[in-house]
Amino acid sequence: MSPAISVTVNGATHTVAAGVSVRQALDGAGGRDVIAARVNGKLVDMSRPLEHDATVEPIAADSPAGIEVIRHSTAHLMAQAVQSLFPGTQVTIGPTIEDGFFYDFAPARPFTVEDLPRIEQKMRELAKADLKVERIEVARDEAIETFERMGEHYKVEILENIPEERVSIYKQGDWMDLCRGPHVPSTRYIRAFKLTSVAGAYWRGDEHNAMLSRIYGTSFATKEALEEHLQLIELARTRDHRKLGREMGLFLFDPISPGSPFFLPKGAIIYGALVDYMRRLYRRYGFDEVITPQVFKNELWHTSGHWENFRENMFLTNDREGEAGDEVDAGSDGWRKGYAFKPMNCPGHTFVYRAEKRSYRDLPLRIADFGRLHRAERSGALHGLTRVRTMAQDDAHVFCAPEQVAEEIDLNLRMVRDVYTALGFERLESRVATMPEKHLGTAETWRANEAVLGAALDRNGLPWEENPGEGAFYGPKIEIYVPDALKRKWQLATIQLDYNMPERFDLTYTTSAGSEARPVMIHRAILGSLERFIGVLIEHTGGVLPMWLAPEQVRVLSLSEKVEDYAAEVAALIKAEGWRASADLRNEKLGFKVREAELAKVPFMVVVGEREAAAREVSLRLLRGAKGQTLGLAALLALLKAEPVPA
RNA sequence: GCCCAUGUAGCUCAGUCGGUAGAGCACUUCCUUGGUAAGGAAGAGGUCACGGGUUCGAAUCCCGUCGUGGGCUCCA
Repeated sequence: MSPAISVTVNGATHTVAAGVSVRQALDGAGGRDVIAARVNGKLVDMSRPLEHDATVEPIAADSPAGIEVIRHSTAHLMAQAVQSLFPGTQVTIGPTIEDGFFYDFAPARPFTVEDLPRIEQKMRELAKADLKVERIEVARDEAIETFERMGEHYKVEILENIPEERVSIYKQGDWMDLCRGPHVPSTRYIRAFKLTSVAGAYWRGDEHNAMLSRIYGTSFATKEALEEHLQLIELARTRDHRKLGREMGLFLFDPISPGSPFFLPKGAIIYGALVDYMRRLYRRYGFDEVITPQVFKNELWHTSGHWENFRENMFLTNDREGEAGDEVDAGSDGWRKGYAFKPMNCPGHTFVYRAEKRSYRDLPLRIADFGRLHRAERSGALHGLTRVRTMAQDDAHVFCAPEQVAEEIDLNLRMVRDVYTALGFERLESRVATMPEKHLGTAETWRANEAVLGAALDRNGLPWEENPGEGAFYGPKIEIYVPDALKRKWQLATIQLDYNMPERFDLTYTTSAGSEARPVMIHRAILGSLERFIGVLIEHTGGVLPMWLAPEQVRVLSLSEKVEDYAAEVAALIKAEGWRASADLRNEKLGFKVREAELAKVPFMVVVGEREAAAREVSLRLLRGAKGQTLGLAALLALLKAEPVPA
């Protein structure tokens, strides 16, 4: 006779015998689609026996926690299918991720997309077989022996790094995997899944390790939810900035300079409008813009630490094969060698600082620069405008006294707020990136500075997480992230604290007491890189940009050749008021011209026919909005003028 | 850089078993003067990414290079 324990389910407490399973304890509470439970706050399987008093919460298949469990179980199901179809394949890890799961395998040959339908088919069979999913607890040593015998060397390596003495193994049919769980009670609960892609991935994410074969997939509680998700992805594809950029004639890429956008006239307008906007903010916030060189002698990069820490990302000038380009002598062309394109503006800005003997009265000194940067990004990293080899940031460096740091960070966080609110980004995520492996300075200084950045985010009411080891080599960073159409998150704004660069360039200022002191450098960008920002902005807006950023703000559409003169006159009038306007006088039907203007995402379409010409009026059509409103020319100009522009 | 996929007209894509290229849109010209997302006709446009190889013959098969896409890694 087992001792009795009390179990609380949905607020009601019952007494049951110790050792009853979670399923029995729940006794049907929460409906038929319960796949796991939370016992005293911990997720467990339905079959787990209860030994002590507990509060048991049912987890429904379609709850967030339930979907996680299903995805994890789907990853297992996939691994089972893969190992049955491709004997000799080793399993490694298979976690859930946002929107799905993946599993990394060590197969005899890498998987290709052609393998996916077969694997999916096998998975459906296994799901239909309704295999019971069993949890078995074993001693770690025993588990190591078992997986060793099975030839699962990666699992053995994982086990060897697990501190616990006892581990859990999940079994379904004749297949098993080391796993913390929990899982669905049986494979039949896995009913709406799809394998989406294959990819290479390094074991433990380290490129020195073996390349594994990763299969991505997703899984939902119901077929409807899966369908909805797949449709959302399709929709997101239509907002891809690379597609829209081509359709809207904003920019192009050419193999002649990989990863380097050509901004076409329309794209350059967006670019310029953003720069103009930042310049207005600079005047308000007390930044001074400078223009600095593009290439510098390597000496600069040695002093700054870039040579040691960033050289692999730099374009070096060197016309001789196989040389590092570090020597500034050698031959008649020697003067040309030993330079590098700047990947950052900061070292150059120390020379602006040093232009004068500085005193505390000069601080904070805020130096802004839209200079073009070049970074030798690895070929596989390139991605449209969001990952490029040449870019300009709305970059600035604040040189300040140590006691001014908090105030200056606050000022820049306020700018971040201003800009992102003005541009309609409401959901920002913040992180503090901490000391990387390659770094300058001591760990103590790093920790102190990381704390300063965290405190600043707290002060400004921005929730944040730590991003371990991701700081710049010279100091920790505040990173602001914004998601793109496919929910990939891109780092845009950044605020970085740097005590190293001033040291290395021996920057000083005279204090009020007359002594010499070392200034602190704050590196920061609000938009980040203009290129990436424009990419994310296009996806965020689906190409429908606010009036002040629209490359073409107004297009006058003539109905027929009879009103050509009037249409041209209206367009000229609008242009004279300073708007970016054009007239479509082509010999085409109105419907055709409207369609083209819609595709070009022109916010204001001004239609003129014989009726309008006679009355000296226009018929207005707004992008994706109202149409057919007739108004006089003065009223039209007033309406345009009322369009919002950020301060 | 690594894994997988991929590269045919400006764009989106067909092209069977290897027999030296096709469509739609865009472009040019003509007809049409049309009222809010595609009017009609004709024409022009391609060293099938590049370099090798196999073959009587390669857009097609093989190898390499470059680019692109999805990931890994890296980062604004």
